[in-house]
Amino acid sequence: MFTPVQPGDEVPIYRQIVNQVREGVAASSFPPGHKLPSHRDLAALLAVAPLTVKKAYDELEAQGLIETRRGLGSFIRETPAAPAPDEVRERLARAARRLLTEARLAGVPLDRVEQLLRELDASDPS
Amino acid sequence: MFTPVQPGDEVPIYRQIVNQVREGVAASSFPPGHKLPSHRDLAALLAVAPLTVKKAYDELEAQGLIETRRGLGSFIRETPAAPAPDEVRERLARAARRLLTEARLAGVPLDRVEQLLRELDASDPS
Amino acid sequence: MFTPVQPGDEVPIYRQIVNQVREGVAASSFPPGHKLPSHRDLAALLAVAPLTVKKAYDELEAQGLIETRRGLGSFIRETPAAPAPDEVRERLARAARRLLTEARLAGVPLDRVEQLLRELDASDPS
Amino acid sequence: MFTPVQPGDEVPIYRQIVNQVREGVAASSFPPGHKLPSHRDLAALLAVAPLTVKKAYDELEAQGLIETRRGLGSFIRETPAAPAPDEVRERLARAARRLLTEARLAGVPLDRVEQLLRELDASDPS
DNA sequence: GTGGTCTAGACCACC
DNA sequence: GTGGTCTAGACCACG
Repeated sequence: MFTPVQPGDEVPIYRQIVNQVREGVAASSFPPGHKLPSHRDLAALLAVAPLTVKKAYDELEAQGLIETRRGLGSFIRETPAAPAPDEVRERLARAARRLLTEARLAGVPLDRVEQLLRELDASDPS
Repeated sequence: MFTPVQPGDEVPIYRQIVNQVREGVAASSFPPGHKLPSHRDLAALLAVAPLTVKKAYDELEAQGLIETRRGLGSFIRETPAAPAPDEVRERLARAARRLLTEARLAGVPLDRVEQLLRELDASDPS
Repeated sequence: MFTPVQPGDEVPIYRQIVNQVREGVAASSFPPGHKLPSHRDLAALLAVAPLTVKKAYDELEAQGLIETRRGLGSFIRETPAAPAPDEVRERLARAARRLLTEARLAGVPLDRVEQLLRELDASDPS
Repeated sequence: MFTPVQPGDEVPIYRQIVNQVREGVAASSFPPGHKLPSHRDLAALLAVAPLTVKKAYDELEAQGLIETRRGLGSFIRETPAAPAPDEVRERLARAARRLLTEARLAGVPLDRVEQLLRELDASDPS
């Protein structure tokens, strides 16, 4: 479920964890109600400091993707708290612009990019 | 050509500048041979410290997108130094995965995403 | 481990530091995994500005010799990132040509040069 | 006789020219008494500013390798002015240390390095 | 005029 | 405590 984090990477460890959960939710690998490992367990699994995982869970909770219940653990929200529509559109647009830039610099035509997207979409359990 | 930077943003100023140049090159707003403003001038234009712009130019040079010649200035490379193919593929794949995740979380279907990409591609002078 | 830098020298301070680390790694004085002093500490030790040491560390990281982890410090890489073979050969060839030129201008015969190399090789903890 | 200079290189153009002359003298391609092109001609040949070549010639004269006679041109000195023996030894030692470091980092054994040196020595008209 | 280096200090993010 | 970023200014080297 979780893949190793890269300590030397530019994106901080706690955000790598946030991203993994976001992707898991998007791909339905983490369905609503799914119980995440305790931050201590996940810390042991990923060989990072518990505080680092805690910070990731805190951010996920702030984003409305997970819910932490004292004494029980953290769970994927049944109904993810809807973020501001503006923010959603902004995130999407930024990711799209970014992909377009990378594709152009790499000399990859747009239909190749769309093909790549469809392949990724198919390969992931969506 | 250059749009204002956001000092408080999560992504550091120097990298915002890097991204603007990368996008400019990708969209051909900055054609090969194009002379960038001196780092001092751009610093004045964006109201940041000269060193901040210089750091951005340093990174662009390390990426092989621009060439800096002492006493002359910085220029978009005629033939961008080809980065390792692995890295290119990795950058593309990461950007694609990211877009896919954002789209899924936003509940936007894949064809809507492709439509968005095509619109962005058409609107930019490519 | 570190020897004083020369502020007035033609080769910039940050590069003198880069060279010291490169030589340390080559001579195995800095084995893989070895932790370098924090850039602040080394700056204090060498009596230079912290940013100067940081710039040296940045370049070493770009060269793939060290790895920097936020909050932890900088370490000699276990497996130094292999640079492009072309670049390696170029570095070697340039250094060899340079030595040959200096030797000829000094009127030192080739076997004397080779003897000097072997002495240096023996004296260093390699 | 002269090979193109690289404007984008880290080592300044005027020093690239200095090095070319030093190597030429060391390899006897430029024998004593040999007339160098006028700094204007060489500037045209290398496509650089005359001032840049002038600066190179100035440094070569300061090093005692060439002699400039008003109205006649610049010539390789018959008897190169002997620099301080200390400086010579220092230049040699530095070049040797540098080569040793590069070889170790490249994983090239010492006898391979000596072989490379002998090949370079043989290939150059010495 | 242009880039290259360096300083002394500040504030923030991360672990 | 560690690295990451930024500032405002200085001085030098290069073309």
